[in-house]
Amino acid sequence: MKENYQPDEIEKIAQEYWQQNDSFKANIDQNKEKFYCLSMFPYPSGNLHIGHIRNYTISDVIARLQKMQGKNVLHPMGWDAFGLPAENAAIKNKCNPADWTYNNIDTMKGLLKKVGFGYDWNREITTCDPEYYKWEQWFFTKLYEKGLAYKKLSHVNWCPNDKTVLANEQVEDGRCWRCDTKVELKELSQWFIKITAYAEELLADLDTLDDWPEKVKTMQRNWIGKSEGTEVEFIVDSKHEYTNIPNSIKVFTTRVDTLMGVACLAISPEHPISNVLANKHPQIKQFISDCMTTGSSEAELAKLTKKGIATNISVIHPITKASVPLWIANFVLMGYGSGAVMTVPAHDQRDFEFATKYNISFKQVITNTDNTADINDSAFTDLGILCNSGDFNNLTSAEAKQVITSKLTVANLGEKQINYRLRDWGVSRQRHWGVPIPMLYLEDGSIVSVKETELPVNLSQAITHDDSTSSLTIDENWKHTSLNNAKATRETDTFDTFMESSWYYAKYCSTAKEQMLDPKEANYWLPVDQYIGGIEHAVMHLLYARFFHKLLRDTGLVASDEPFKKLLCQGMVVADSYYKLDKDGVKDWISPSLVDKTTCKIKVTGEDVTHAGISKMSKSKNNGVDPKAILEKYGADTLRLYTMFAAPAEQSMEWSENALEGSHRFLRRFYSYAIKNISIKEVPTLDKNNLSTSQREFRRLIHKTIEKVSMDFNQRLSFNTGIAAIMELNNELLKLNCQETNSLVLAREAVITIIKLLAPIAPHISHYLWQKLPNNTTDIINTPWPTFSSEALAQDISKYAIQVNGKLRASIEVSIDLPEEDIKQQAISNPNVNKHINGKAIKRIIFIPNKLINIVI
RNA sequence: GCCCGGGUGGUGGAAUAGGUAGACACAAGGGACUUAAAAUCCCUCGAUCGAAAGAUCGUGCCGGUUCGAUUCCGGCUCCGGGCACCA
Repeated sequence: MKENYQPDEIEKIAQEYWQQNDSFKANIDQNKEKFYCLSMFPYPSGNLHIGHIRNYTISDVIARLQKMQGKNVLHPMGWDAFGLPAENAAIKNKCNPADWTYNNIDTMKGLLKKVGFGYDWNREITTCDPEYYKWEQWFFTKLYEKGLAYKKLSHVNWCPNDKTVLANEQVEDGRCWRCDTKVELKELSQWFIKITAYAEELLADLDTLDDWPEKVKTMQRNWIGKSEGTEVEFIVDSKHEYTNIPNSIKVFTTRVDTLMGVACLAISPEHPISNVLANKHPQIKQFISDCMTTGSSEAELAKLTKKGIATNISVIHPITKASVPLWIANFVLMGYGSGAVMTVPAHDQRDFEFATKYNISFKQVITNTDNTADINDSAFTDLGILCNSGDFNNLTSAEAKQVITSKLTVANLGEKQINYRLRDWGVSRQRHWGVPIPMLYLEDGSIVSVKETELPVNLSQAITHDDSTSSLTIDENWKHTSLNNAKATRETDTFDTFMESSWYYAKYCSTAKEQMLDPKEANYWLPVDQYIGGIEHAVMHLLYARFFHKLLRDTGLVASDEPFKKLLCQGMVVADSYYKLDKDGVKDWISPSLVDKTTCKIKVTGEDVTHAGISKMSKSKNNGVDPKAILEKYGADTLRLYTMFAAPAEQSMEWSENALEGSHRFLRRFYSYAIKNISIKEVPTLDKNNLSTSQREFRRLIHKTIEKVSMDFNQRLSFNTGIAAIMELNNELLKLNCQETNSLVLAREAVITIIKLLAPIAPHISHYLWQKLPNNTTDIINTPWPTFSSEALAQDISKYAIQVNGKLRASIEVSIDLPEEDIKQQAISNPNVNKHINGKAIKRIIFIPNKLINIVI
């Protein structure tokens, strides 16, 4: 037995043991309760960073804990292997993205094993494997058959210089990240999946997710954005010079009570009418093309200066029959609603600013109860009472919404409508490194899906090493094929990588090769009992996966309605960042490990550096930490313990190597004590009836710790406080005087307890010490989690804080069975309390059992 | 711009249902051991006043509810995440 803690040796021993015994292999066992624990799989960038370590340590702790609690645990891992970085690396290094990706997977897998994560590697998934994406392609063809997949025109960011489509990430300040050219919008025909058909269910089922963070559910509700309102139809005044103008324009509004205050109608620059007008009027054409010189992200569009241009078309107000001018405005989005809005400047701030800028006249039609609402400086946006609204005057906004909607319905010029902010999911990407969309275009113009027997449509092996085009578009052999002897051309776009990550959790459950999922296997394991991942995925990934699960259900592949029962979103890992300015004034980022924090100087050279605050660990700020170096220096258990101890799982975590050393010290202290304790072979049983007060207290602490740690690890997922409790027990254990037999017995009980409590967090040290226990033939991962005895927790004194007018003045200890009145008397007669009562009359005494007494004077 | 979070000692954090603010740890300072260093062990550690007992203040800012607010409500401010083609 090693006297000193040597993590490298004991970690090797434990990891070899798990490997040899295939300890984490998951098999269906109908006699056991199952537990499916999953963390979001990584993109194989080649670097495992501390954020990954944090994510996977959380899931490993939960998985190991559940195993100790007797559950049949599934804890798999895989690789989200398609994506932009591989393409960028392939261009930069003139290599094949597949080679780059598989190399990275090798490196990262080796590291994950070194951290001791208990995965069932038999179920590993790599999304760029045709065996995986074949079924994604198959599923898409099913969606197409059901009418849930369709093509439509949609915008992309276009670099006119590189002649390439850019991802939002590749647009910096409206310019191409490679050549700095101004980005434009370009319209392309693309594939969409009808997520909007499931909007209502995706919204309603959020209420069934009791174990999801409320903030995530709120974000998803807002993203889906259900709003109830009215669709209003404005007839186009036929006195105009154009052909191909529709007879009417429909708008959706949640504030139909303000209909009498409509100042104008605004349509999107991409509205079909805008197109017709552009052909006749150069100014309008110019305006529309100006609107296209922008990126496509919503954040960018929202920050645009609001601008518009008047047209010579007018529409007819559905109630007053007055003429209403038609405008084209850049803030009206074609993708949302009908691409047209009614503007009511008096009661909408954006419309107010628009009307003010272009001198469009408007009137107030809503006021408040005391008629003080004023629209001189800004819009009055509250609900209220109608004014200047003819027959509708004096109705409340709520009444008016009903009355006006029915009036429009009768006139056949409107109806009640529910609208969603959620848009259909555009899945086409003009990229090489993705799943080919399994569709064929025939010469007669028809579109057909690739037959099941022809799947998978493998990626072309040709590589362009050129950013301007996807390899799929230039590989003529790949592109041209045939269907029933007719010439056919393949779809050259690939899927959004969110497609692969929307169903991988289900594929882990099913080992079947001949079908997408084996429902029997899938339904044994699903839904995922605990899902863990970053908060940045709160909306998109988690919404797409929920949507996909419902699609899988409706295809008969799974039985449940939701994929993830319980969700934990962990925070980011952040660190200090430092820089010095080079001679050109460019920031040279210095790794925090080279900097003396207190003096802000580089340790070796003594050069001054500037502290740039605390930010997310990143390459660009050079403040990342390589887990490999930490593993070598301190071992996996220290790294795991520290990442769980440093901050609550949901909050951002600050990296500090000093604090990490503290965690290492704790393991070392416990190890040395445990080794000495374990070397005592024969330990008698506890003589419960002859415990001294301090022995009773220590025994109580052991059981209190079990209670707290079980609660913290299991229910609260508050690992940092659970670890703090284990540390407290260890501190008391080290202070324990073991001269007496009972103390020695209790010390052994404490050692065994700490080994068990620590097993999910620091599994190697626990494995090793457990193996060294005298007369032991079991392993710790299959050992039951400890339970506490309520008899040991019983107390005979109780502590009270005594307040006078809410301020703490004393604290007292009383016998647990002392009556309330006697405790109050003792409180009042306490000298310091008495001093503060100072003879004044006592108005009230608040009594909280076993906690507090507040004397109000 | 819109949606969602967060702000507590020198630092990371604790306070689980409105009830003793600062558990646990880091850093710092003092001491023991040592030829010395490392390691280890012991003590101090929110601010101000005080010899002490104790007192006053203190959880981003302003206000409210309450016997009592880090916790609930209203308003602000700063920081972070997301915004549909980064994953």
